Amino acid sequence: MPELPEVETVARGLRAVLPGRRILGVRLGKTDFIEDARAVEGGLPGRVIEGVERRGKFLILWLSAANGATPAGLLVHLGMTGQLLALPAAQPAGKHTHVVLRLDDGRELRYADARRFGEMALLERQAIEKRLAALGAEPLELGLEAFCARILSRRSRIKAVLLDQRVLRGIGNMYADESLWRARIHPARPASTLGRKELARLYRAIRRVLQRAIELRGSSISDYLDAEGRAGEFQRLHRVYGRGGKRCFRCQAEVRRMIVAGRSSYYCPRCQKAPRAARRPARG
DNA sequence: CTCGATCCCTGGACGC
DNA sequence: TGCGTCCAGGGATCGA
Repeated sequence: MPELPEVETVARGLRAVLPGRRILGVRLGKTDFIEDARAVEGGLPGRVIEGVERRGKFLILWLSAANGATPAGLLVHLGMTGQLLALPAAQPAGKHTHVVLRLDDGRELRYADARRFGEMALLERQAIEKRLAALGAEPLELGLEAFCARILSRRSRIKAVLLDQRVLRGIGNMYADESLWRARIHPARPASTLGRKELARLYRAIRRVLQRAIELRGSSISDYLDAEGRAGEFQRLHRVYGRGGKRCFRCQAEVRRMIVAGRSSYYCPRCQKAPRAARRPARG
């Protein structure tokens, strides 16, 4: 699933080829994930892509003014199975390709998304800023002090806090579990009960996990591919995510799964001690 | 504020 | 081999 490292990898790949390219034409397939498909279809041709930005799990293609229109951005969220590919037009498009932007260098920018949980919208700059205003801090641009303050200000469970894009932007289910395992913190721990040492461990774990995942170009489980259609490699370094019933890499205990914040959460019951309320009541 | 439930959607896993 | 069922999850939304 595309989370911060995957979206960052896509952004870097797009940044290598898109800036300066003019959009010549638009072809649309299914459009139920596009906010205003007519605006995308009519508003993109003639525009020049000036830059590619990532904010949390969102991608923004910044576009020049065109046809008397104001500068704008194409806001894209990959959802769970979205792919944004910049490939030679001659290369066959994959299944579920729903948006194709024909570019002036013989490439096409293609959006494919099997489940169509993604989003796309062509918006003016101000509208994009407004749309993204509620997003929290970039995890890799945040100092330890600010991180602690943000986490401690929440009363929900730490896993829910990590998934909350208003607190930190870009962390999803995979990297939340991986970070918590590395920090040896149970996903159901109330965030406000975390001690100084635990917060510091979590801060470092998140940074390490995200940075290493970016280096390995993301985790390719599910449909994730980068902008050139290549898989990532970080899934090889996953320590708990998706490993229910297998042995903990640190202590050999059996990795468990529980639902926290409505999401599957994998953790080691020995390394990541449960808070009182989440423990099974003692017998007798 | 925070929770859980529900919905969107399709492919893959699994049971028979 | 095929069919039905369940599950995966990011985010919006709604009611408690």
